[in-house]
Amino acid sequence: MNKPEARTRIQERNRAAILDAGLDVFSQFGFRGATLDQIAEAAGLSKPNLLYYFPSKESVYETLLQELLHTWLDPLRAMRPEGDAVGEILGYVRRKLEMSRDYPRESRLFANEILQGAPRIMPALTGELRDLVNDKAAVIRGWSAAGRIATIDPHHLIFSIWALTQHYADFDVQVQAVLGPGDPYPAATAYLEQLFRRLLTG
Amino acid sequence: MNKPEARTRIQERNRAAILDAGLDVFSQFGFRGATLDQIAEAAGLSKPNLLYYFPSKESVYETLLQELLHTWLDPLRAMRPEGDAVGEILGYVRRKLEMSRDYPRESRLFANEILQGAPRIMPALTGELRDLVNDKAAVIRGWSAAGRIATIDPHHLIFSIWALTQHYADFDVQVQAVLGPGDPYPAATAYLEQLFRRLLTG
DNA sequence: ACTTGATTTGACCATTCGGTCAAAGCAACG
DNA sequence: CGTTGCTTTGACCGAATGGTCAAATCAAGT
Repeated sequence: MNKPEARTRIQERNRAAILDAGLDVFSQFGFRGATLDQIAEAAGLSKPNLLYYFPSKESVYETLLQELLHTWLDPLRAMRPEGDAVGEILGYVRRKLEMSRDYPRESRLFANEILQGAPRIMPALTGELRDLVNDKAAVIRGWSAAGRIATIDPHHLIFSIWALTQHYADFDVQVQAVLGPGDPYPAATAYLEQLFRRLLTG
Repeated sequence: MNKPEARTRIQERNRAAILDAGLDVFSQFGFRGATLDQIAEAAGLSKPNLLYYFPSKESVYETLLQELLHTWLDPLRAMRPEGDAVGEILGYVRRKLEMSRDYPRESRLFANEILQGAPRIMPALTGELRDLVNDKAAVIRGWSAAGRIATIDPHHLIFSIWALTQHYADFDVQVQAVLGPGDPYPAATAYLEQLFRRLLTG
């Protein structure tokens, strides 16, 4: 009947095309710098047709942000207190780096939103994100106290994991400009494992 | 006489106000997302008056980018092969982190330009930047070979310094959302020194 | 073939965009 | 005072922007 429920194949396809095109454009130019015409063309639709599936530019953007947050925190959530401490943290680093490699547009979309002051995602940052980080920080602090890893600031450890892994997605063109063409991820993976292993077992 | 040479006090003041306002706006919204009216209002001028001092939106942006690159690479340039290896690298980390703290808008402007694919700064990336990084990478490799620091990938070491230090400027609102209000830099400074010291003396 | 509802589009609208221009304001100096 | 040149602005322009709407097209079932 209506769009939210009971989607036809054509709705499924067009909504997906719009979100994919929106991800392309928003992640590059941010919300304000992106235009509906640009997104519509990238999706292979006319602008009014795009607005048949989404009521506004804002709604496309917010749908993307919402889908993003859902999957963005999964790797952190997967860190289990019962596991091997160093292995759990290194696993998180590896999964996060794989996300940078496989979903760089999502990473850039998030970076753009944060650079603009997080106007539409701030509630999630001070809510869901903050709670999860504090939860995992406590886990890490427990590992430190138990002597399973070195004593370190758990919040800044998490920040450093974000910074290092997302850098390869967000600053990709800079990395490529310096290193030349080629896949930087094998070397990055090895480097980050070395870095965190030394940090945690210092 | 004309603008480039022999500036009056009023020209000096207004050009500075425009560049400062442009830094505010461009660093938040990127080139496409920023508007001249926004910049003019932030600078306390009318739009035509702004365009009396700069011929176009593009010229304001490019002036900012040019000034940025000039100072952005100085801390890396200051790394001297003759000095103490660990001390030189830690000094670079500290200077870079201080730049994030004292000039966060410049960091965000750069991040925005890179996210957009570096359309206006690419030549500098594959030229000046690439050369300097390769030069310093050779220095670091020499330190490793001489046994003065651990064996690490010098390029990714430099990337990791950029990622970790700029994160505190670019993702400031996220850091504050997680940590709550307060200055994160004292703890960040201590954490990064610990991290790199362990990495380099591993 | 006919009907019904989903889909698509061309034309259009108000607003905002970057930028121009002629005229007005203003400071300094003779 | 009057002149000269720097500075500021209101009015304006064409293009692009987000969004609307009625009409046309299409797909599917009968």
